[in-house]
Amino acid sequence: MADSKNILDFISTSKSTGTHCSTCSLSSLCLPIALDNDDLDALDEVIKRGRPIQKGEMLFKQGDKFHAVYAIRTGAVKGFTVAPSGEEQITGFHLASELVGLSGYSEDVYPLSAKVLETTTVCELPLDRLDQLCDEIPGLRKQIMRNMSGEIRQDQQMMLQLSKRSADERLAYFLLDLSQRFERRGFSAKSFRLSMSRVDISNYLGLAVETVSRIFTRFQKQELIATEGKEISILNMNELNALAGNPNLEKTCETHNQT
Amino acid sequence: MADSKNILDFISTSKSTGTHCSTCSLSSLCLPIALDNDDLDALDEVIKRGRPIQKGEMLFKQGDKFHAVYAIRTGAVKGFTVAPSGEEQITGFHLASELVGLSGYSEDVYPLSAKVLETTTVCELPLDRLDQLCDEIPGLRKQIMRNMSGEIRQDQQMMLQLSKRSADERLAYFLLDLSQRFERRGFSAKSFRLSMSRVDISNYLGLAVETVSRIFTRFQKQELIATEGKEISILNMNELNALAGNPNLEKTCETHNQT
DNA sequence: GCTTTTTCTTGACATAGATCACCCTTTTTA
DNA sequence: TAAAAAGGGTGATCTATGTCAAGAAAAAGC
Repeated sequence: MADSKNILDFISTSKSTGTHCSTCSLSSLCLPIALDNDDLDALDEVIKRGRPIQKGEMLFKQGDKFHAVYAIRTGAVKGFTVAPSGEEQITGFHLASELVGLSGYSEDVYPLSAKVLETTTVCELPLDRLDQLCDEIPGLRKQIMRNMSGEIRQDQQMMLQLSKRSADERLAYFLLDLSQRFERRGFSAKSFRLSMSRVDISNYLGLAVETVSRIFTRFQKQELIATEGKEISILNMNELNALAGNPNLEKTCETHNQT
Repeated sequence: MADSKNILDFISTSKSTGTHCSTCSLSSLCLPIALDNDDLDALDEVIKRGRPIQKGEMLFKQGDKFHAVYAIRTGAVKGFTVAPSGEEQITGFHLASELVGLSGYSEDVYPLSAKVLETTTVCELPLDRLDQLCDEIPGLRKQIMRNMSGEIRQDQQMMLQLSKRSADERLAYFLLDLSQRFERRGFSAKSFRLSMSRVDISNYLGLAVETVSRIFTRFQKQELIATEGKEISILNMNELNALAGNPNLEKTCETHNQT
């Protein structure tokens, strides 16, 4: 139903919204980083900003012609591929300031679908204009390459999780990753809302829902976290980090002793 | 020992080898694709071609300063990340004409190590010169972006394998992927040599070596493949494809009947 | 060419996590 | 606001794959 409408229908007003990169609170996390004022204006010119996209709608579908990259302004998006056999694999959850769709570059179609997890607003960067700007603004080109490179890094990190870590470790990793990303965006690192369902989490982590559900319960008994539906609080950041296999953060005190 | 030597020590002679992109048999698979003669010469200028790198040597190590991208001329390379906890995850095997190291772009260090699996020759593309060329040659810039985008696609494909497929399916997928890549390079799709060990294969596929070993034996009993050490022959491409969950290729005959 | 070391294979056994079945709670829709 | 659907939780059971152990084969070193 809503899914079948092209997202472009929603995105028409360019400047009518009065929103600009130069005044956007995300500019230090998003593409504008490292662009000077003139370049920023040129980028701004190209961006289409539309009305909010409702939960469940698609930004684009796997197989659609690759025509644009999206920067998330507010909300959250899940990216997922579906195999010929029908299995779905969520490849990532994307938050404000992140770019979605760059993986369409290598062929002329998107290799994944992007579905909105909650009411979301995006900046659409039409491919032809963006591509052109990449040749005119070295800073922009580099920023996009950094973005792609970062996505490769992340995906390879995820490969390690999927192939080497236990269910507990994966969930700890997942929660801490989200925590850090929220923090960078100015939200609390200790308390936030999971916009995705348990099913989505389990799919992403390569586990059964039941397993995820059980671990959530256990983590609560261990007083690592507290949950109330989709709301989550991290109670013991250190232990959770240890569980996720991250370099010991609590070592800070020990280091003091040593010096 | 050999590992500790910087790879740059081996790469010095620029033109002394008499090798050029314009005469390279890989030009239709590698970066030169879609470059005109002038651009090709400019790229050629920048490339450092060195003497062969021996099995076991590293192209670069995780954490090294990101200073170059490598195009493989002959041989094979494995890329792998190591977690703080010490686990290794092989992120990919790379063959002639493929680019290695692009994921270093987002930070100033390589996020993985690259180790040579057999005697290998590479073209080194120093980052500063390459970056400069990207701003001068739009075709090159696009090609590199396509490359990165393709790597994201591949990695996400791998995430699906690791989280949703059985051991059998993964090994079938692995063999067919290699087969196709050899074929594109002009080698036999049905008969080739695995330059990596069973341990490497199992690590890459997120399985125990023993599991991989058993499946190899079983695939042979089922007459899907024949092996002799690292030499492999695919005996039943169709069934192997079916196993890997690829859209039925044998349907071609049925299609004839239907029309 | 023989010894040592590494890689590969195979069997017996253990287990993390999947599956199945069910119920409860929340959200959606009519 | 009632009914239906979706999302979430828990117990009992099953199974694919991991782990351990040991020998065979191949590769490396002397």
